Amino acid sequence: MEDGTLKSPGYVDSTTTDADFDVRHWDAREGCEVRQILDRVADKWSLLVIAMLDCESLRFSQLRREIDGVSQRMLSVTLRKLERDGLVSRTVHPVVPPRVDYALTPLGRTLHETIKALVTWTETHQQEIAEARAAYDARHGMMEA
Amino acid sequence: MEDGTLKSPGYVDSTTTDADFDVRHWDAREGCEVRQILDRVADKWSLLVIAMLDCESLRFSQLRREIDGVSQRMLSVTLRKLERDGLVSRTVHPVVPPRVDYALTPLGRTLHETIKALVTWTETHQQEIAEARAAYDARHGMMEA
DNA sequence: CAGTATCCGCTCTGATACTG
DNA sequence: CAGTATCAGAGCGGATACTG
Repeated sequence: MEDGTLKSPGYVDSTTTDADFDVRHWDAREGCEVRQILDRVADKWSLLVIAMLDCESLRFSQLRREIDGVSQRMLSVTLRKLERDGLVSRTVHPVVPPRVDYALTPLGRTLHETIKALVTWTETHQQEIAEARAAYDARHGMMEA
Repeated sequence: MEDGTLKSPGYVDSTTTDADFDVRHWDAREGCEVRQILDRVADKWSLLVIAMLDCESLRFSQLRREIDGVSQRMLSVTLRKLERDGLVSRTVHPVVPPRVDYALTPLGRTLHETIKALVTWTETHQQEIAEARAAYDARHGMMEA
């Protein structure tokens, strides 16, 4: 079930330019890691976890309580993926009642900045989107039914 | 099958502050439109379509050819969602061989800027992530199997 | 050309149960 | 407390066929 990420470890393509931003460099091609990482990073729970971990490190149950919409399984799975990607660190405290702390790594912290921008965009434009949807539904929804 | 977006058209919450960026304002709560919009916007095909439409307006078949990994169905579905959200405009030319052009709306154009940032982050850090994964797999993968 | 409708498999996800 | 294992249901996404 490995997604084959180890198949091309150091693949960079050399065409990575942030100036012209050619779309074709990150399309759906199989070898494109960017798309795959994007999926990981844009994941529903990943976004929430990274956001929660912004300022403080949290325990498993704290995260679960805070996010609350998440199931134990999904939180666990998400956390492991994030840990594997080097975005979140996992610290086990060898105490009687097991205690595990999760925190953002420096890399994870840089991602948070970017995610913030996306969320801010959404917050800023949610009103416009809601209106667009209402308008669309008014135009199309009525002729049928 | 409606996701009930019309239930709270003008909901803004008044706590929307981009300064402190309180995570709890966009968590998984049902009433939170931000999460839902985020899912739409972070969608695999949406990202590609918006990227393709950056500089020019394209026809359905052109989009399909360019993205190419996409099926006709998914492109159609994605386009309709994007149109409903007011991110993409659809122009039908009443000619003998039907011709439809898709383009980014002004709103869609602002989103592209943000998406670009996310993609740039991914491109910039894909190497680090690949290394983190390799390290993780080396640590965990070996003890079993 | 530009879609829509249908079938269907596969993944994602939640609920439940069990372990260290 | 902090997970993992298993199972079943929902939904996504693809292939195919049909329409305006």
